[in-house]
Amino acid sequence: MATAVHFRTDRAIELFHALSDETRLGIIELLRKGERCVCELTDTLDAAQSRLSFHLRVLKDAGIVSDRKDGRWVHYELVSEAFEEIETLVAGMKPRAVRGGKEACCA
Amino acid sequence: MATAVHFRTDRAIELFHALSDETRLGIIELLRKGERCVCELTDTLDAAQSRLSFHLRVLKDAGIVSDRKDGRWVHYELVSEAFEEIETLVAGMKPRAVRGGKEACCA
DNA sequence: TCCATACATCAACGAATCTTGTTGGGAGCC
DNA sequence: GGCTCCCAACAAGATTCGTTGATGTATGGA
Repeated sequence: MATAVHFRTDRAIELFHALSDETRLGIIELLRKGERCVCELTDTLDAAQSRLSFHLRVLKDAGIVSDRKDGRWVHYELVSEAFEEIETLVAGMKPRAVRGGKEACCA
Repeated sequence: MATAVHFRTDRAIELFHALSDETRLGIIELLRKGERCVCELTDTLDAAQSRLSFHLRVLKDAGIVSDRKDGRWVHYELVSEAFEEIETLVAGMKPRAVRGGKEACCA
């Protein structure tokens, strides 16, 4: 039904938007090696702390990363379920094998 | 090497950005049923023609759709290779199974 | 030839996004 | 308590994005 489709659309937009930024892809690439704190991300990516904080929030809101507080440090980590969700979304967008969907107009 | 990584990053940004819009996802959803002309997309999506043209160009530039001219009509179609590319990209972003990537800082 | 259709492109505007600098809160150390 | 460090959140400016309306370019029919 339409609502279900729209829910998935909103979710897809959120996820794909979160992935469509160089800084955020850099964060993900770093986190693939395991949990990291913000200070190491700023060092490695050579980005201002407030900038990193902004992008980490986008990723967190999308459910792509999770954070864990430890003393005065905050560690971020990838959420593998999110990537499975993305893969499912992409798989559902692929063209159907069916050839020759009828020319419904302009014929 | 670094250049290869950056090439992939730019490409990933282009693809994910193309997918992070409601109108464009609507176009993709429609094209899953097969080739369609612009006029049918405008009717079905209830969008202005110039708006559709704009979004179709984004999708085409990203290599997600291809166009075919036929008289005065232009038919658009999904490019399945693009979706395979996206799946490969996402697969390469997933967290590695390796647990305990060493705490490089803040320990 | 003239006109209508199908689509692309352009310019301009508003809205959303990203960056930078600053402020503030919580946690540890003295 | 006072100080420093790590980080989130806010405000303001710059940039990018999407929409709209107008114009341009083929194509085909009368």
